[in-house]
Order: sequence, then structure tokens, then C-alpha cells
Amino acid sequence: MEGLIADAVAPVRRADGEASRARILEAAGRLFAEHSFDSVSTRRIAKAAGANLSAIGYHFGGKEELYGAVLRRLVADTEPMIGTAVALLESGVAEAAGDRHILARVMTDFLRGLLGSILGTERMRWQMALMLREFHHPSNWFPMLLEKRIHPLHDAVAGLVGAATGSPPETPETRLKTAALIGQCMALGAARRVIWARLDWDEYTPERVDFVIATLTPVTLAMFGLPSGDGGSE
Amino acid sequence: MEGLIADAVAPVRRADGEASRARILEAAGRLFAEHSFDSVSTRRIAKAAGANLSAIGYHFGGKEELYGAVLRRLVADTEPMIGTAVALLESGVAEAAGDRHILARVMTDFLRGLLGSILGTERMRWQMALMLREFHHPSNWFPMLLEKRIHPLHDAVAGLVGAATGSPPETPETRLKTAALIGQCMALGAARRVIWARLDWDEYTPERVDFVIATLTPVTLAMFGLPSGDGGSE
DNA sequence: TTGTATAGTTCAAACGTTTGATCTATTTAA
DNA sequence: TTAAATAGATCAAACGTTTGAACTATACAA
Repeated sequence: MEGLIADAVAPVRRADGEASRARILEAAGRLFAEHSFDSVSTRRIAKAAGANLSAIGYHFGGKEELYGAVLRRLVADTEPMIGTAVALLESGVAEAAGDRHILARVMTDFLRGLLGSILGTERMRWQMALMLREFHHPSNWFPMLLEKRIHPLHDAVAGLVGAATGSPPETPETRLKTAALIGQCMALGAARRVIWARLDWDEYTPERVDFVIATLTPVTLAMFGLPSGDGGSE
Repeated sequence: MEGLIADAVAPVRRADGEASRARILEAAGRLFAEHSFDSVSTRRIAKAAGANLSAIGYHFGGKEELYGAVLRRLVADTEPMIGTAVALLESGVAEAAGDRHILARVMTDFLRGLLGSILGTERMRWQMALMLREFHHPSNWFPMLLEKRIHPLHDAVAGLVGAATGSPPETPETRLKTAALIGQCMALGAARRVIWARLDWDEYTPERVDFVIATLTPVTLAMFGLPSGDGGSE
């Protein structure tokens, strides 16, 4: 306190401290996604993380703050994927300049990226479950998710949908179609057990994810009147 | 006990017994849908139902059995709607005999019925939330839901999708497209808070539900190459 | 090189509360 | 009198949180 300006106070920190904090964050994320906030006890998180119960209070302050840290971590984790998807959408729509074949390719690439992530990546899968739970039962952090994840992605996709339907991106109709498109993709992840039951699957293998993408891309293109890759008249 | 065959044993029951049982079932359904099974305490259910705590044990046996009764009630409640939807789909597809304008009308009617129920009916809304929770975190009653609700509806819709795409209804492709179609409708209910945020709404009024149906019906018809009502070439 | 102080971290134990379940009256209508 | 139904009390277990004592690694003075 009495020191003037301690130069670069040195974030020394014991190695184990940061590691156990990370393990708790990871275990809490998976558990909060699989079950709900109230259903998961701090003891269970601590046991799953191989950490002591009091480490939760020590590192995060309490259960609520731990949940907030999980959501902030989710936003940070999905930043690269969402960021590049948004960038590709915006540049693709601009580059297309109305060319429906280019728009179709942009849509195809977007679908492959989104569905591949939602269905294929194990980490993305439970993070998506966490977001869906926030949609249904918003917590104090829902506005943050809305601002940092939902709005940017929907705005970018609305640009594509607007270009494909010839409407401004900000109209209610375009926004609704956009939400239906993204919602359809998330539904394939959320209702995956139903899909597995219908197709006699027991998991999403990479081949099956490819099959989903290959099957649904043409119908999604058709939704917006975009030409499919195979034939395609202007 | 000593009576021979007590004629029509008479479901005499005290008047209040059946009523409080029903109130508990109703309150438990709403609470289980809004929160999760573990998050809702029997005390909270009893208070919400205006019943005594021991009435749960008396009428249902315990919390687990109460949850099962809620799901069985859900199946019974949705029987009329699902039943008529399935019947209309099957007779409509048969009647169409390949006529794409008739198929378009069948699809339009189906969408109006399903979206109207999912988005418009307050009761249907939380029952849908219950089913979505079962999809993500199946309980012992998930197979029952699958058999009585999912498979019948999906089979009927697959008949329509198959007729529209010219494929047999039982192919993996048709079943996947069917799941995507139904999933899209359920997503509009599950992610309703996101949609409200995007469209600056705070609830689903009947007019807004009509707007959703009017906006999404044409794109859904386009998904399967069915003619929209306005123009529509054969 | 020592000894001591300090900050970071882990740990077992205990806190007061709430959980689902159960039990014993008590009330009510037939 | 009888059986259905409610009310209130009680139980062990689990809940989130807090505590104080340990342990570890660094910082500083001798």
C-alpha cells in the first residue's frame, strides 16, 4: 500500500491455482449444459474438476459468479468461429453483388461451417446447449449473450437472407426468416436424440454430419430461391 | 373386499380429492417445464397448487411418479391436435395424388396448425418446453414420448415431405428433411426470446403469430419446391 | 545462506437451510 | 363406522457457503 508504483507487480501466481481454476470452469460448463444451474451442486462440480469444494468460492466467489464466468468463457471461446463466419458472410454478400450463384456458395459455406460446428464439435455441442437454456430461462447474463453472440450472427446472416430475397436486412420479414434458418440448424443439435431415433443412429459421426449437411443444404438453398450446385439456372 | 363383484365400484372419491390432484398435476407441469425436474421442489409444487405437501405422496406416490403423470397427461392432452393433424396430413397427401397445388395447401394448413399451437396456445407452449427438455435430457419416459408423439407426427409429415420431393417417406433423406421442418417450427417456440429481441417484441400476440405464419409459409413451401398460393406454376 | 513474513492455494469440517419422504393425527363425506 | 383426504411434524440427506488451519512458493532482511 505504501509503495509508490510497484512496477508490474508481477502476476507470479502458483501454477496450480490457474490450472484448478480452469478445470473447475471446464467441468462447470459441461455440467451446467447437461443439467441446469440448480440441478448441479457445487460439490459435484468440485468432484468432477478434481478440486476442493472451497476452491469454487476462492476462485469465483460463489456458484452464481462461477456460472457467469462459464458464460463469459463461452463468448470468448466462440469468438474465432463467429468472427470468421460473420466476416465471410459480409465479404461474401458484398462480393456477390446480387449474383445468385455466388450467394448460393456463400450460403453453402455458411451452412457447412455452422452445422459442422454445432453437430460435430463436442465442445460446441454443450456450449450450444448452454445457450439454448439461456434462451428458455434467461439469467442476468442473457443480455450479454444477446449483444455479443446473437445480434452479430443474426445481423450477418440477415445480410445474406436479405440479399437472397431482395429485401433490406433489417425488415421484420428478413429477420424472421433469418431466425428460422439459424433456429433450424440449432434444432438439429437440440433435438439430436429425436433425429438419431428417426434415422437409427446413436451419435453424430463425421460421416453422418456430412450427410446431414449434404441433405439439408439443397433444401435450405431452395428456401431462398438460390440455385443448387448441381444444375442451377440463373 | 368381501363383496362379490361390486358393481361399477363407483369412483366415488371425495370431491376435493380429484380436484386437488388435478391442480397438483397442472402446477407441476408448468413448473417442470419452466425449470427442471431437480430444480422444482415438491414444496413449491404444493404451494403453487394450493395443496398440502403430503398430497403429492398420497396421489402420485412421489416426485418421480408425479413427473411421469405429467408426461402421460401431456400425451393425452395433445392427442386431439396431433391426431387430427396426422389424419389431415395422411388424407391430404392421398387426396393430392401428386398434385403440387394440393400438396402446397396441405403443407400450408399443417404449418398454420402447428405454428398456431406452438406459438399461440399458452398450454401448448410449456408442454413443448417439457418435450424439448426430454429431448435434451431423456428420462425413463422418453421412449413413451417417442412412440406416442414423435414417431406418429414425423411419419405423417414425412409422408407429405416424401410426396413433395418425390422420395419414399422412409428414406434417411426424407426423414432428415422432416426433422428439419418440424425442428424449425419448434425452434420458433424454444428461441422465442431471441426472436422477440430481434423483432422488438415482448410476447407472441395472435397478430404476431399470424405474421410469423404468413412470413414463413412461403419459404417453407419453397424448401420443397411447392407452389405458393399467390402465383404458382405447375 | 539463513530466517521470517506474506500472498496464493488447498483442505476437511462445520454452519444453517432446504430437500424428498414419511409418519401420525385430524377432518370430511358416505 | 369407514375410507378418502388433508394437515402438520419429523427425519436423514444434500444443499451453498464459511471457516481456520495447513501447505507452497516467493520476497525481503540479516
